[in-house]
Amino acid sequence: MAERLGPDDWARAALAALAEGGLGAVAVEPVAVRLGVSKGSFYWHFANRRALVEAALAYWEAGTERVIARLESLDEPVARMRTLLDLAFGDAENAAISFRLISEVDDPLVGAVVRRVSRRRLEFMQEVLRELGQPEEEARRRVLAAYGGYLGLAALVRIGAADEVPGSLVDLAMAELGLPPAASS
Amino acid sequence: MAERLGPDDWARAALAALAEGGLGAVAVEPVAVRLGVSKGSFYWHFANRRALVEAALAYWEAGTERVIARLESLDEPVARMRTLLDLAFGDAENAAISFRLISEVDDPLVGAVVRRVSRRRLEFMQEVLRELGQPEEEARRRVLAAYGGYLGLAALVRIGAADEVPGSLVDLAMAELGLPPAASS
DNA sequence: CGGCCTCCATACGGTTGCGTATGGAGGCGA
DNA sequence: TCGCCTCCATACGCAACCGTATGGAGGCCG
Repeated sequence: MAERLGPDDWARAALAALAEGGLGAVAVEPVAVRLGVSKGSFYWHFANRRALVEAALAYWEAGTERVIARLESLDEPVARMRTLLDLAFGDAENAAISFRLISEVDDPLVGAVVRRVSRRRLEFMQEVLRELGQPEEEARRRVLAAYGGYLGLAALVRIGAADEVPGSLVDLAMAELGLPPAASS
Repeated sequence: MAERLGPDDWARAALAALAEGGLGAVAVEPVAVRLGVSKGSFYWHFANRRALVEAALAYWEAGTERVIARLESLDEPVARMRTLLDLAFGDAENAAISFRLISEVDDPLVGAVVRRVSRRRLEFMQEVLRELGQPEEEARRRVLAAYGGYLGLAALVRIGAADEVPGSLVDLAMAELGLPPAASS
């Protein structure tokens, strides 16, 4: 829309390319074509391809932080967790990006960000369970199972094994976390 | 070891490259270097890169079939499932390959094989639960949760969130499937 | 020993993507 | 209007990889 492009436009386009074609698709010339400009524009805003990948990863990480900040405004721990699960299971594109990035965790840039974001998410969930009185060890185990289940389910949806995400899966995840399945309101 | 190479050598090397660097790393020249030969050798055994990818996928699919055949020699359904889980959670490289392939399921060749293998694995697990008297619907749901959990756990191990796979996770998976946690004999 | 067949090396052209150089269009203040 | 600054286009060299062409080393068989 804007005639002039900013770094964020490139970051968003890079994330879209990442979701579609993996990290290898985050290439300068294809992304430039996607934005309707040429490489000359890119190398004005960025030093090289690596900088573009960094910007895309930073943009993605910031999105995660935004979600967490939004959740922390909720007083009720159970509501925090349920809203988190609703957001997580509802956003298919973000799940696809997570999946792509995890599969490419060997890349040092990607690995650092993925580890940071995953740790952040796991800590947030564990803190909710801790607030609700679950012992440390059990909370850790349940959070790992839940987050792993989320990632695995994203995989199943991707390959078409699970046709769609039934709403009951959020309840199932809540149960696995030892929380009441229905919102307490 | 063998001075002369066969297509299977190329397929194995391609799978190794796939596990390490993704589908993009399954390139003719790098794999040739990995085998200590040149492209001239490759294009004697294969028509093009696509044929190499097909051979690698076929080799991987055959490995899956071999495991299933080995499991079906076990009479006890519970033992079949437990052995399957032991094999699944124990083989990290195969999990890595599964992960890579799932993330690249958009590729038509990869997609077809991944869907076939996943369906095969899910059907096998579901059949075990059916044999044990679980209703169709519940078996389906539990199998999806278990297979998804397996894939997700592989992801967590990959990013280093779960330092290692505790043996108790097999018991946990068994419990989620509605089966006794300990081996029967 | 001479000819053939198998397996592989070397050399080449074509394509794609990275990064650089250079210049041009448009806004904006002096 | 003149000059500058921002943003972008075009053109180039470079590297990696695909696929082809050609030839060479070694075994086998007459």
